[in-house]
Amino acid sequence: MSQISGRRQQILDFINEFVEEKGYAPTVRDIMYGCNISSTAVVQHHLKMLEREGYISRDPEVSRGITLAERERNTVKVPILGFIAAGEPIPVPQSDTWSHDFLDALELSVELMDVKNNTYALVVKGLSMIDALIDDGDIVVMHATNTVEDGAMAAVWLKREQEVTLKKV
Amino acid sequence: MSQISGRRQQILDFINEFVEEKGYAPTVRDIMYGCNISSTAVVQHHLKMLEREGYISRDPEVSRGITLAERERNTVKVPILGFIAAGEPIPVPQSDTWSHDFLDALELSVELMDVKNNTYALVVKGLSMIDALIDDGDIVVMHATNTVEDGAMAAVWLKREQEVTLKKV
DNA sequence: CGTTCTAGAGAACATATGTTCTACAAGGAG
DNA sequence: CTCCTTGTAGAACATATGTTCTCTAGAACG
Repeated sequence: MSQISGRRQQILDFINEFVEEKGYAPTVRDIMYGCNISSTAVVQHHLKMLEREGYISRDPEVSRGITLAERERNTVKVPILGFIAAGEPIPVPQSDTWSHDFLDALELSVELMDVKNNTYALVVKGLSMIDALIDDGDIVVMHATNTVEDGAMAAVWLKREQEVTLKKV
Repeated sequence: MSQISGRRQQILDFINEFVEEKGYAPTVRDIMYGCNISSTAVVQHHLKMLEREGYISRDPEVSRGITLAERERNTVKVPILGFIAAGEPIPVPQSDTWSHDFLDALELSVELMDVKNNTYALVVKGLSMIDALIDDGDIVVMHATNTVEDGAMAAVWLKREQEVTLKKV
């Protein structure tokens, strides 16, 4: 979020605050008053642009039908793909596997940890990694590296900045 | 969620699914069609009851102004009240302190851990509890006991069922 | 200088959506 | 049996809200 004009950013921020505070999306007119714009058409125009650029999503003819794109939301759903055990090799997740084939999903705050779109989670099995402060039943959040070949992945403790590198696969 | 009639429960479930799927709340008529009711008045009536009983919240005259009560939502915000260190006594949180005076908030899934309304979180300081698998910087989720006098609190590891009892205060 | 693109205004229009009023039926209380 | 409460209908009404059309002002450009 950077290359958009001040107006766009202002509108985006306003929507964020509005949703956070009220629990539902603002109307075109809410945005109009909130951003000191004097015409709904202007808001429509910017919303169209924001949607085209993927920042938001709208359902036509639907009141308050604005939804923020995941990267603009303050929480993101991370799929829990499966289990991770001591000796077992972890199947490196393919992009194909994503968005389906997951047991459950975690909802993480973006503020606490930057969640990229290649983030997933695994449930730890066994005590083999207890020295790394990882116990049985824990959930680790993983960032898949771009270079899938080496298979080294950084496992981050849930809600923590501290990174632990697991040498697996 | 139990003592409400089938119709109420049905409507509540419908709203939940709708929000989950679309990202915004349904209209009175959405609910009407979704629950095979043939009059908006009926929906209005049930919504009024549901609001009175605290299951939902509505903003009058606002389209899609329904918001689910926290206990009906799948994620709950838990306030991070402060820090917890080795020898330091933890100020037992008073009900008064809640809803303000907190640093940040976690969003937890109800499915993963039953979050009551007397739940809060603390950031761990120091390594004094590392033998209990709690490291510096970790966040522990606490359930305040009803009997505040004894001050014994159950600290639950984030996202885990395993309970660790901290003898504090 | 004319053309083009983007930001902004203002107003009219169409419909999406909350609200309300009147009625009817079933069941429990008195 | 009548009264009262609760669940359900149907329809009319008011307004909240998305859409669109016409115009104006600058900036960028050839």
